[in-house]
Amino acid sequence: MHARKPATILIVDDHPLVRAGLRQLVSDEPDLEVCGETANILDAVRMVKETPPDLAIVDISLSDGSGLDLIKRIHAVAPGVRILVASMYDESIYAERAMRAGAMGYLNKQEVAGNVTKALRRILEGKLYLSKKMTDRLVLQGISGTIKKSGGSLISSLSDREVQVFECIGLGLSTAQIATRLSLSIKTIETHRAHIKKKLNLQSANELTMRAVQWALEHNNP
Amino acid sequence: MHARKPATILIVDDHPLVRAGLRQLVSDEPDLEVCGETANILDAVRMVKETPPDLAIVDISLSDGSGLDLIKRIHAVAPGVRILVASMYDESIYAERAMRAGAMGYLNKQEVAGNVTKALRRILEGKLYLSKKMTDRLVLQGISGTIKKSGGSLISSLSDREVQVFECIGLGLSTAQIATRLSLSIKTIETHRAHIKKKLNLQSANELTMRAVQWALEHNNP
DNA sequence: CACACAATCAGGGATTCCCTGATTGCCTTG
DNA sequence: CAAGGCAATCAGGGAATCCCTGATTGTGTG
Repeated sequence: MHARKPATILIVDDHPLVRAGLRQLVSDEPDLEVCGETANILDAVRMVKETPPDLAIVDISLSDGSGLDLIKRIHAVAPGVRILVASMYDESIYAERAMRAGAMGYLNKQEVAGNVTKALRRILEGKLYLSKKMTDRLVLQGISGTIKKSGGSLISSLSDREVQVFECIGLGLSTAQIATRLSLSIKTIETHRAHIKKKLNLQSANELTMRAVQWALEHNNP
Repeated sequence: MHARKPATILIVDDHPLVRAGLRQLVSDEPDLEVCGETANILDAVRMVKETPPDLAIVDISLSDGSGLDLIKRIHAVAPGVRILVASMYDESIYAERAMRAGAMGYLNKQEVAGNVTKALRRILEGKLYLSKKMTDRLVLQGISGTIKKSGGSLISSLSDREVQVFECIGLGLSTAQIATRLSLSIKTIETHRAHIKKKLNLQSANELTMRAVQWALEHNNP
């Protein structure tokens, strides 16, 4: 129809091999073009400021700091730049925070073969890109509809007692130990655990422990 | 034209993007040739058996945690195949185990730009490839002869299998899930858990899970 | 005043934890 | 080479837990 210019894409990833792979995948598409790449968060912000790309692919686990910071800063200096987060880690850990920070998609590097271009095109069209599992998890909590409005996390949906139990789990305490510490029945703690699992969309006791430990580490690191 | 055929290289990595990057870097060199690539450990063993490459690049952190296992199996079915380990983790964790399992080099994906071909050529010449830091450390410990018990952290006192189980615990997997993933009996996983607890001086299953999650987080956020 | 929800607790089957074993095979040491 | 250590595999069995379906009592809220 018309000679459209290709969409410009900036790659931010501290793995040279991953950058090379992304570059090749993108440059294979005639309607997509890599306009720059870097492993450095400062360079990334500078490049976005000088010549804003249509989209930025950001590794959430940059070595020199938090990828989340970069997402927020890109979103601040150039709100028009759409952001796709790439991570080699399980999305359940970072996806929610990435979306809150302003990303429009989360891509797991493990399951990426043909999905990169798919994700890029969806986001360039203004849609979100998430795995089905993650979509279910986030949409159930109304994240996608109220990203701006709700500043809290899933944790904030827990009741006071549930947060208290959650913290104890994060400290490595057993159900019986928590019951003793809070002067409650083991059965009560079990019920609280079940409610927490439900609210956080967790599947098993191990997943609950994992999340609690992660959360505890984040909140005890000044 | 050329009197020599290019050296054949097999790529085993579960990150499609990393595979693409490696493939491009290798195919840029006229004396190197990618003869196959896979993310699957079973495929990898089969491919090595059918048409042994000159060298195999193996990701030590395959999704099911079987990177070390793969090295051992390649070394068993085709001792002539030289192995270069690629990892996104700090080499101090895995390098020693990898070398003992039969690898001839250890490459950190973070600092990889021009080093890939350098490492490949060194190994194809029959030499070892390690970073200077790692070379010093391994030589000091006497890797060539008999490796004594390393006086490092408690983690390093774990056996290969125990580290594998420890990683799975850190991912939030249940005992049964780990047994399935590693194709072992639940009872075996329970024994490994008990040994890990003993070696790390842990008191309960919760403490074990907590430590494993912490360790996993530390080593997944380099 | 209903109605939702937090907070407390129970019963019971499935699962895991944790102890004491065992076997096989490899490596080192005397 | 024989003996011992250790890694890796698995079992039995009782205690503890997980996880499901319930229940009761308050406390707000429309």
